[in-house]
Amino acid sequence: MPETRSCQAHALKLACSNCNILEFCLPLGLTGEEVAQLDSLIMQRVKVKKDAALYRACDPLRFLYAVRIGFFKTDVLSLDGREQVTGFQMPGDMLGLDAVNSGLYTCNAFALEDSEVCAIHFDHLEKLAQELPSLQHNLNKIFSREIVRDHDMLMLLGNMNSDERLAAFLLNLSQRLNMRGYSSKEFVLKMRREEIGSYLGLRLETICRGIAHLRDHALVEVSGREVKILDMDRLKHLVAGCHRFS
Amino acid sequence: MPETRSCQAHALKLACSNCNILEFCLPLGLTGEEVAQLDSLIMQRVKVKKDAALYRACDPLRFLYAVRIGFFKTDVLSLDGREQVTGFQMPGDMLGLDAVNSGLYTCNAFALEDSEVCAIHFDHLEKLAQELPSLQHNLNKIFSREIVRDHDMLMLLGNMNSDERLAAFLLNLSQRLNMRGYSSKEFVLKMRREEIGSYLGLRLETICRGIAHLRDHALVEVSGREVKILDMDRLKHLVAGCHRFS
DNA sequence: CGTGTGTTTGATGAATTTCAAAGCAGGTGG
DNA sequence: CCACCTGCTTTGAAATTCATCAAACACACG
Repeated sequence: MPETRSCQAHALKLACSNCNILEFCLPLGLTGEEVAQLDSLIMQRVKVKKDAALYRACDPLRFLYAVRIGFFKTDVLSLDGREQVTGFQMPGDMLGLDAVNSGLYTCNAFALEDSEVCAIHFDHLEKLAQELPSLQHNLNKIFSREIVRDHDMLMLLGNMNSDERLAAFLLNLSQRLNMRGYSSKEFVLKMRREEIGSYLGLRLETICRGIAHLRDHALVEVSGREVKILDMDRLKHLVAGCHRFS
Repeated sequence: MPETRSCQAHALKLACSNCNILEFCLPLGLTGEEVAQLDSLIMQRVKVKKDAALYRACDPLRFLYAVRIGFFKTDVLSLDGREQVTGFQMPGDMLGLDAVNSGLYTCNAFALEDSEVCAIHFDHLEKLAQELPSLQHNLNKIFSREIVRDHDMLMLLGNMNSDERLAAFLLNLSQRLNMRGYSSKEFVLKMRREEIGSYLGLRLETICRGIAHLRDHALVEVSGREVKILDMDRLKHLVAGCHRFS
């Protein structure tokens, strides 16, 4: 049974080799025909240059996007122009889920480095999901995961001090990179301090000071955008509700 | 064409008269047979006493719930016991969407007054949605709307000061009550100051002071939990990025 | 009428923002 | 190849906002 599954997953992987959303959103147990359908759905690759917008708030929804290569941020602007970063997306993450409600994107999505996405025609996706229950179920789960992620952010913004927020942010990046096969201890930040600050509800200066604190306590080594995590356990301990350094 | 639709919607309304999720999540253009299916899906009514939990974090997902009567809050607890209220739900709002990802609820849901919900068996819902494209589409939209709502909260927590947050909170309640046919100018808060504070990332004392500020500027009249909005426009103006009272 | 829960207000202190200035790195043109 | 921008980061000092602590108050309920 597991044999069959992993075999089909493999076929799928080959068929969809231009897209790595596999491990995140693809159902298993499909026929070759179905795989072909799925493949055609996500065939469109799109390159996005650093600092270019993949889409902007109020653009009509046509595609959902799965990041293939690179790094994105999504943000919303308040009426008076203040930016709120709502997320950072790395390979395998989805973009555009917020647009399904109204049919218009509610965020701006920018590439933080030269990137590539799979464009998934949303109408086609819904049609196909109609025929593939497991695809539909996975789509539901992807939506739900996004909600859970946002709840985590509410907790962070509502209850954590600046150092805890920063530690939580670094740990989150670390884990997500790790899941994707990269080092969890050393990585490079693709965003500016100001964007981290916006995401965490803090000013950029506060981010700098937070980094200095973590460094002073030998939890991390940071130079510019290069991060090395020195003491994962104490970092986790800090986030887990301990307001002070241990 | 609109005739047919509204007629069917009406049939649906009758069929599902025990549940008012209609206007929020039901697709139009269904056959009588389909209406019957949908009706059976949401037939289960559940009463929840004030302060009782509808479900708790880590309970396995069996149902989504649509609030029929009453008022709920959802919250998550951090490891060290701090509460973060993630939302307040009134009639027509859905509960439990966060659980679809893992199959376990991630929040606690409490009734803030004697309430009643429609329990929607999630597995059945997915099955039925498989057969009714418009139901599936609506489900997707409901998920997406929740994400948009959360993004609004991120903006609020990340970029607004305490008075702006409070004003935004009151306006949000006002609008949602209005959409449901209640007064947008006068209403009763079902939650304590502490719960408002948790939701807005503030302490309860700060909520009190914020209310005093709004009162001083003749924007609202508040006594206990009774709220009367005196100047909707200036309240909106305050939220729209004007850091100070106008 | 007392008790408990929830609300309000004041005084103080801590955390974060703001303002300011200097440092650093990468890219460009002389 | 160097000097000079420009954008980003870092650090310091002052100002502000919000949290904390404390006490009084209001109201409902037994």
